[in-house]
Amino acid sequence: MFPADLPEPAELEQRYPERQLPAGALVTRIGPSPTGWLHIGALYVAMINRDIAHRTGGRYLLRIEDTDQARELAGAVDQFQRAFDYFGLPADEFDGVGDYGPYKQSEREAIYLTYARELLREGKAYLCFATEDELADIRRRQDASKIPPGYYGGWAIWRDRDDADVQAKLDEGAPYVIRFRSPGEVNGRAVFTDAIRGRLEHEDNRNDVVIVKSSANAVRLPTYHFAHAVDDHLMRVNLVIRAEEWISSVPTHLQLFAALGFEQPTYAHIAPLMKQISGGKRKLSKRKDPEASVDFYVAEGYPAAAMLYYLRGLANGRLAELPLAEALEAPIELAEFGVAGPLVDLVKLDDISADHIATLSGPEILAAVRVWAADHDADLVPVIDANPELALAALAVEREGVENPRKDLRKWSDFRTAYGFFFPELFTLVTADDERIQGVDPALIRAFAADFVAGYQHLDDGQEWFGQIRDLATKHGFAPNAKEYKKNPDAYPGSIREASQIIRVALTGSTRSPDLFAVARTLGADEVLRRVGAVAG
RNA sequence: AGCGCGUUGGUCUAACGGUAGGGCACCGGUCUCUCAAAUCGGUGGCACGGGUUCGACUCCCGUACGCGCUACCA
Repeated sequence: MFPADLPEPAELEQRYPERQLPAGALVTRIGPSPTGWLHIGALYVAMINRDIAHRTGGRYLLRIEDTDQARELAGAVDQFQRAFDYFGLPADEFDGVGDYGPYKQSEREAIYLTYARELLREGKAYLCFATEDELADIRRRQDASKIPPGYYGGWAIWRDRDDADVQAKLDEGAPYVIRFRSPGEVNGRAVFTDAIRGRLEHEDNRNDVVIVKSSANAVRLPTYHFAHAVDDHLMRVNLVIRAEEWISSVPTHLQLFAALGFEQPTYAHIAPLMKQISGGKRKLSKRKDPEASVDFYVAEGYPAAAMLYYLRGLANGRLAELPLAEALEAPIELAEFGVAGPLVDLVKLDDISADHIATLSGPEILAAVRVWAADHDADLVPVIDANPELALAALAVEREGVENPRKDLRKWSDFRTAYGFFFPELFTLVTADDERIQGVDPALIRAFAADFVAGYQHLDDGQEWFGQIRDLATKHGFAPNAKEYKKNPDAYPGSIREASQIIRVALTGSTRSPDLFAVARTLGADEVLRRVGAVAG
């Protein structure tokens, strides 16, 4: 039933001794399951765990909880690594690094079996040969008579079987699971303390939960509950921060820790991240919501600092009131957690992110965009690489030397739409009948543009430069300002506003753009003439 | 169904049992060649019902609603 060379618990206790850490040091962990891409909630919990461990002089571990081999997704572990790297949240110990490994549950089979065998020896666990059909039948009968469901008491058909029955099944090679013999009573209550919520009371666990999955599997793996007890004890984790959906299983965990003779960790259950839906909110779903995946934020190009700042603000409201740099340094306090699940608000994230990017210099932004584009917009890379000076000049427009820099970049993927027009390779010339120049007769547009080209002076004073448009507008009959035009709309083809739009669309291909003079200076005289010339026809 | 967790404007959050305040969003003004920004102002909230109290967002009970757990998923 067990390998001959299985270690004894005492040997494991020796191999994974208590950590030598300063008093009050907290050892925490994140245990993502590679059954899907990393969830934004996992990133949130990872950040919290890491922050608290490091602030107290403890350790933060990354443990891959791959005990559900049927649902495992290839490549998920690598994606975890990339995601944690992107957000600057590396673990102190993880697969291959650290004295308390392996940090992959699928490689800890012997460790789990050691403790399972021990519980078996002590009569605190037993072999269960119940088939799927039998379990379904038990469930059906319980449902029918409105009895609380579960494998317990008289329903636990293998709980108190004769050794002979067990041996017979073993002899015929029937697969079995190992179940915990729960000491819980039917109407028992469990009371425990949560570091965030205080005293919690819950129906006690009475189920003889499975602790080791079917012997028919190639690798004998534990269920979450058993792995949690064994791993967190052996890895000397003393603070378990996890999502609140685990509150219901704390009684089970407490029983397991007690049966194994382990000291129980402190629990802190945090509220899950939610998503707004019409008429309410629900937990972010990995399958339905793209923004549930960390990949979404990486692909969109949200700066890591902005994400972390946003997430910290959700964890502790106080941190949302602090400036970014300060909030990133300030400690996250368990006592300050809200208990209701906050909504992930992409609009708020955008705002934070735009504010943050506005504090960056052009070269910093360009470097980040370049890194982002390499993975997510390959066509943009050669364009940037061919014109680094132009890229920097474009980013400098209304950003450098001004009091309030433009906030037109919320994420790196915005660069193409906001600044792409500066690059001739990404710009499509505009013609006079373009729908973006609305309300003005194409013939007039052509004449206006032609005049502009004919007399263009690449002046370096903003007022003087714009004076060219002003003069031309007057010459072609445009009203000097919007007010005049509004007063007497039939007398003019438009106002200075409409006239400016001709040049704006010609130069930028958009009705909205940064300051025209700055754009023109950045583009250079030749390019300005080429673009306006195209409108002239 | 049972058990648990929760509920302050649209959203994130403050407020010894004593005038419900701020951020984002939204709306409007200013600025202006457009947009963004900036700045000024505005709309909007204690889920409901009882109880305790001189006084309840706050404490207690109930109801409703939301979320979760009741797996050889985590």
